[in-house]
Amino acid sequence: MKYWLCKSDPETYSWDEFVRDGSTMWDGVRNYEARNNMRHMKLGDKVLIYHSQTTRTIVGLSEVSREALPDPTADDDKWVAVELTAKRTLAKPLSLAEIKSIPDLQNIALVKRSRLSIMPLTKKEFDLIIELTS
DNA sequence: GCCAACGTTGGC
DNA sequence: GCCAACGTTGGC
Repeated sequence: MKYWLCKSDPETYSWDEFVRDGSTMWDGVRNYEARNNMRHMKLGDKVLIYHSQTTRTIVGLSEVSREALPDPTADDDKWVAVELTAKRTLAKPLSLAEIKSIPDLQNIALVKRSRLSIMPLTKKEFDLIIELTS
């Protein structure tokens, strides 16, 4: 099992909308590295959702419910989408400022590669985030 | 709102 | 194939 973190601008698609929808197609990704990460997502992988821009917090936990398929919003077949299913809202959202203050989380792409929208997490990082947000 | 980082495009 | 120009993202 692998672990991931996906960003969403809450003005475009918020965690609340995701919870209301239950499941959603994570589409519209037009970045090669993010796409390659999506291609590696397997059924049941855990995906943390981060709100970029205004709130800048990790807010929810979801799971991969459909593996990569051609992105229906793309006009060629090089882009992919996955389906994610919302699992639960984190009891204590974790802010970017807090993440930056935790030595064991300095290697995640959120800190150094702020423009990457879909990134892998190690099990250790994932477990720590779950612990800190419970 | 500004600006740094960085991915993409296009001229050569 | 290089690199300057440009556009976009996202933190602050």
